[in-house]
Amino acid sequence: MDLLPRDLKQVIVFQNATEDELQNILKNSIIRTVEENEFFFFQGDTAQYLYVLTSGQVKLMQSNPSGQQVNLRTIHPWQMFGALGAVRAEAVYPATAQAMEDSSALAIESSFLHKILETSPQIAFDLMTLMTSYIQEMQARYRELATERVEQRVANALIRLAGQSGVKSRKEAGIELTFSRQDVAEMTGTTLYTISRLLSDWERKGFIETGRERITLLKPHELVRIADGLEK
Amino acid sequence: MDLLPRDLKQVIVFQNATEDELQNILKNSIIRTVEENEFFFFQGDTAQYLYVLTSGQVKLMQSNPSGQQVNLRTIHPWQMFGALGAVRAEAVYPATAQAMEDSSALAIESSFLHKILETSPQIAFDLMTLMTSYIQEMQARYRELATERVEQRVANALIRLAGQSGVKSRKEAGIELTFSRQDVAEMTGTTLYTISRLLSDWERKGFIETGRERITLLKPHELVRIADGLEK
DNA sequence: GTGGAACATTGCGCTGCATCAAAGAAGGAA
DNA sequence: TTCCTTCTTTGATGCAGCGCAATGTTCCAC
Repeated sequence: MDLLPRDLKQVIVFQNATEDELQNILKNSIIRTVEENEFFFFQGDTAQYLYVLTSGQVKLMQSNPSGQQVNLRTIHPWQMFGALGAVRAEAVYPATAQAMEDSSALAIESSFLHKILETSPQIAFDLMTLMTSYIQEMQARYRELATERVEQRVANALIRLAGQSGVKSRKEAGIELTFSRQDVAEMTGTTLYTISRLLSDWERKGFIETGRERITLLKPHELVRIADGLEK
Repeated sequence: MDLLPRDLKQVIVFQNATEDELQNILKNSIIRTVEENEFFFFQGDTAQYLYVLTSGQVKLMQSNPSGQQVNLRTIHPWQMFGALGAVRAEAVYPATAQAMEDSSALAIESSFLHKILETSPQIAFDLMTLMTSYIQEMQARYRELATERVEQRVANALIRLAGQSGVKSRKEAGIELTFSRQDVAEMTGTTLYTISRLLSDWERKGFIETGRERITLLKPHELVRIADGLEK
C-alpha cells in the first residue's frame, strides 16, 4: 500500500505542511503492520518512532505496577500516536499501544521529527495545539473520574467514542461501536461486571442495543442526559 | 518590584531564550497582584494572558456543572500557568486559577506569545516539552484515580507536593506543606472526612504531623511504601 | 478577652460498586 | 457438526469510603 503526500494532509498536525515537507516525511518513514491484539510499542520502550495510523484501530493504555490497566485513548485512522515519547530526545513511551484489529501505521523516526519541528514552526504549532487538546481532554476525564458516578462516566465515554469514531460507522439506526465490556471498564475506571449491568439496563430502556463486542447507540440524547446527571 | 531578564531564566520555557527575547517579553507584559483567595482567571474566561508566577502560590482547579471541584495542579514561583488557553487563538482557560496566598505574576499577552512561538523554535520546543510532561502527569494521575485506593492516592499526592514545593520549606525535621484537608481531598478525588481520618491515622503512627492547614512529612519513605500499596 | 468564622475530628449509618461464583451465548477451528 | 475459547450476564455478598451531624480547635477581628 503506497501512501501519497496528499493522504498525509488528513493528519491534523500535517494539515498545513508543504508538499516538500510531506514528501520528506514519507521518505523518512516506513509502514508497520500489526495484527489484532499485537503491539506497536510498550510502555517504557525507547521512543524510536512516532506513528500515524493508516488503517485499523489501536488503543493506548497504561498499567500500574500491579498490572491493572486503564485505557487512555483509542486511535482511529489518520491520528497520531506515540508522539509524546517522540518529542523529547531519548524518551520512552509513557503508554502501551495495542492493535484492536489488524492495523497498519506509518512509522516516522523521532530524530526526523525533531528536524521537522526545528524547520517548520507551523507544524510545531499544530502539534502544540494537538497537545493542548489532549491535556484538556485528560483534565476533563480526570475531573469526571473524581466527581462523577459510574453511570455518568460510562455515558460520557460512549458519547466521546461516538464522536471520535465519527460518521463512518453510522448506520441507518444508531452509531455502532466495537468495544468489549472490558474495554469500556478500562476507559471509565470500573469493572466489566458493572458495565454489563449498566448496558443491560440501558438496553432494556431502549437507549442502546448490544452484542458481543458491540454497542449501538440508538438514542444518544438519552445518554447525554445521563452524562449530565439529570437522570435520578 | 522590577523584574530582570535574568530572573525569567528560571522559567523552564524561557531557559534557552536570548537576552533580546527576554527583554521583549518583559516589555510586553505587566505584573498582576492578587490577594489570597482571589482569582487570576476563571474557567471559561477568554484567555488573554498567560502567567508566570513570581511570588505566592496558586491552585488550578476545574469544576463540573454541579460545582464540585478538583485540583489539577499547584503552581509555585517561576512556573507558568494559563498557557493552555493562551496557545490557541481565541481560546478560553480550561481551568480556574485561585491564589492560595497573596501572589503576584507576570502577565504576558497571548497574542505576543504567538509571535514568540513563530520566531523562536527553541522556546516553542521547550514549551512543547513542558506540555508532554503535563500530559504524562495527568495520565499517571488518571491511572492512579482509576486503579488505586484512597490511601495510595493521598500518599502519592503528598509525595508529589513535597517534591514540587521543593527544598525551600524543608525544616530540620520534615517537609512542611500548607494545604487544608479540603485541598488535599480535591487533589485526590475524595472527601475532607476521609482525608482527616487518614491523616489522623498516619499521625498516630508517627509518619506525619498535622495542624490547621499544615501537614509535615516526618517519614516520607513510609508514605512511599503506602503509595506503592505495600501496606496492608 | 470575647465572639464568630473557618477548619478539623470522630462516630454512625448507608450505599454504590467491587468481588466472587456460576452459568449462559457467541464465535472460530478442525 | 462439535469442542473450546472468549465474552457476557446475573445473583449474592461485603466493604471502602461517602455524607451527615455533633463537637472540638484554631485563628482573626473588634
